[in-house]
Amino acid sequence: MAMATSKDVARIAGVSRATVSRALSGSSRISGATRERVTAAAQSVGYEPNVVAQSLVRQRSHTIALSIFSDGKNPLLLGGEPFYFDVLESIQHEADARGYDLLLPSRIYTDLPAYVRGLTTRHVAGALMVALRTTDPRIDALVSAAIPTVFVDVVAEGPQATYVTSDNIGGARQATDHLLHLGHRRIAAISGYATSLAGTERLLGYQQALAHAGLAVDPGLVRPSGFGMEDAYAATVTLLNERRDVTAIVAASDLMAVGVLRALHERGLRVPHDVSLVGFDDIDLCLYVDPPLTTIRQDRAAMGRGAVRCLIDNLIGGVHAITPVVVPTQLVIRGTTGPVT
Amino acid sequence: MAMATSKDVARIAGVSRATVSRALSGSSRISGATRERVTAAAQSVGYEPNVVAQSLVRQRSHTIALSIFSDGKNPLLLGGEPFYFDVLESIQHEADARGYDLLLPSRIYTDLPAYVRGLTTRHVAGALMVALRTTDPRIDALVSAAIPTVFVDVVAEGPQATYVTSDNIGGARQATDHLLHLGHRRIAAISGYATSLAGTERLLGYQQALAHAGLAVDPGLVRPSGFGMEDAYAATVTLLNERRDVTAIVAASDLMAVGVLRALHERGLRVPHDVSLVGFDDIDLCLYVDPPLTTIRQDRAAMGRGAVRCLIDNLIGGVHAITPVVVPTQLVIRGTTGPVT
DNA sequence: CTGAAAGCGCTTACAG
DNA sequence: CTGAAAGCGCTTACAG
Repeated sequence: MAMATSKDVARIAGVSRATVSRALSGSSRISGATRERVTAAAQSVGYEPNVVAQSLVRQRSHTIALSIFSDGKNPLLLGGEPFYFDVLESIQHEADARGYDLLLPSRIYTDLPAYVRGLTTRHVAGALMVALRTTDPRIDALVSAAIPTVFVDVVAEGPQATYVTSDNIGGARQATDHLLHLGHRRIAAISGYATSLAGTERLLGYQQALAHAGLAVDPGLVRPSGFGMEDAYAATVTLLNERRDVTAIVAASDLMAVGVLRALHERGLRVPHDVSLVGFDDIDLCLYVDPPLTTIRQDRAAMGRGAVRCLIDNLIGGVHAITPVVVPTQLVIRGTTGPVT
Repeated sequence: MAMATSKDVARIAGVSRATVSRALSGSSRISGATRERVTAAAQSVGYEPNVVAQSLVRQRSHTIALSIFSDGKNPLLLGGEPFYFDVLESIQHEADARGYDLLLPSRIYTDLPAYVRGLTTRHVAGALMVALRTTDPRIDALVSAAIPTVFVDVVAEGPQATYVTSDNIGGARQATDHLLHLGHRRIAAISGYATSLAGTERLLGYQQALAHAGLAVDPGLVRPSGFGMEDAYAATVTLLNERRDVTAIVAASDLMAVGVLRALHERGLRVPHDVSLVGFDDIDLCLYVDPPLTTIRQDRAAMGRGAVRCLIDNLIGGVHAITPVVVPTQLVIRGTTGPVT
């Protein structure tokens, strides 16, 4: 009943344990006949190398630590939507396909040295970090530690660390270009705060698109706001009080777009007839508002997949010149955008 | 830079490695002075026992394998709601608090013997299994394997295996009792199919409540249906065509209740004035329908917590007479129930 | 191509 | 209470 060990296999195949190891790990030079004999013996007793022992002797495992940093309840939902959950699912799927276990280490929320030691002592091959907060002491700890790390949606780089993110700039440009093509010229931006990466980058994309179209940015049309639905609602109310000439709005997120939509409706403005609107993220909620929201889709599956591949192939694989993974976005045209009238 | 080992600590403290191990693991009898000396030495070099080595020698780790079985995309959402995600979050939180790592093993979706061997070779202390399907060969494999296992929402028991589930019967009884107290007598049940545990148990609770109130179950008021929104919609349409005397309906899930609600609205029936309605689960959607849905709340956090505690304290802890964990439900009264008129 | 030996870092009977 | 020794199951230079 006890698990078969390499000793058992060696005995059956009539070879040494060293040979068993070589035959099964594949690489080393070994005679075809011996390999077959060992393989058959292994199969006959259902032998599978002890992962823990391998880990100890190799000083490294086929395990990736997954850390999720955030406060608040249900940190992985973005505006009530399981946004990061999709990313995680993709991470799990890709790790599985590559033969890597995923480890959610416990007791890592104490002191920093212990955090890093905890990862080291577990012999993880690398770490994946999904952080909803952009500042966390563990981010720096991980960057300076000699552990291959990929951050998701956190801009952090080091000799063994890089990150994956959506192409926020390109996405915002797609949104703005779409409106420009529809003939809009006075396009307002309900932008996130400049302190967040997404906020900054998306505003930048908006500005770039206008500049590329030969338009100056009208400061009165740029409205920073929090990322909440209510924040965007309030910002839109103010905007509409001050400016009646707006024909289109880009919001920094779908959730914010829902707030914008409500402000427009309350004002009696029809969407998209009077005002066009574009969101960002493509969360499920887009389908449930009326009209369904035109938005910029973040490819969550590609983010998760990209994070794992970058970690395994580049960082763990020892590739030089590691660059961040920037995942392209996609314009999804639904009901909130139309030609200027 | 290399991690300090017990050898380093032993040298600094002037003792043997055996003593270091004893001093740090706490339990063994050791002199206070030695313990202090060892602790200080350990602290000075930032020593932390190598988890992998411990795992190898103890033939067991502080790790719980977490398996999630399902097909379909986003298996952990229940009707578009991150139902199981909440459960997982609670599992993670509790495991962390207890000092257990969580492991999502890779390559476990192949053959059964390899699946079990994979867990054994990783020296996991136990396994937690969230299965959205009630039949899966791995369920049986895990039950018969000598690995402590707790299933979530799957009724499976063995010498080292048990499960956690909501009190479906009690919950359905709460729902029905609530309507009875409001004076309803002709209460219909849009029940899930009898092939699912939730469907069966919830129907049973409904029947028990009626029986307890001295009422016979009217077969014409019991409508089995699929668990989808559309299924429940269709079943309700049929029900209303055949029976005009219904004053209240219990649905086997919130998602189904939304379908019921639509059928009622289309029929021109006002809720709760003409017909009262109770759901089951308490997913977020309850708040977004009009009127907000009265329902039976499943305590997702308690389910996750209960699963981890049962696994660690009972199964791993070697307690005899393991019993399933049945988590109480709670009636949440919102806008869809009122007195019979 | 193959084996004997050492070692990964720890714990645990066994003596004392 | 403490240490020397053996061993968890594997891999990997080192010889041959």
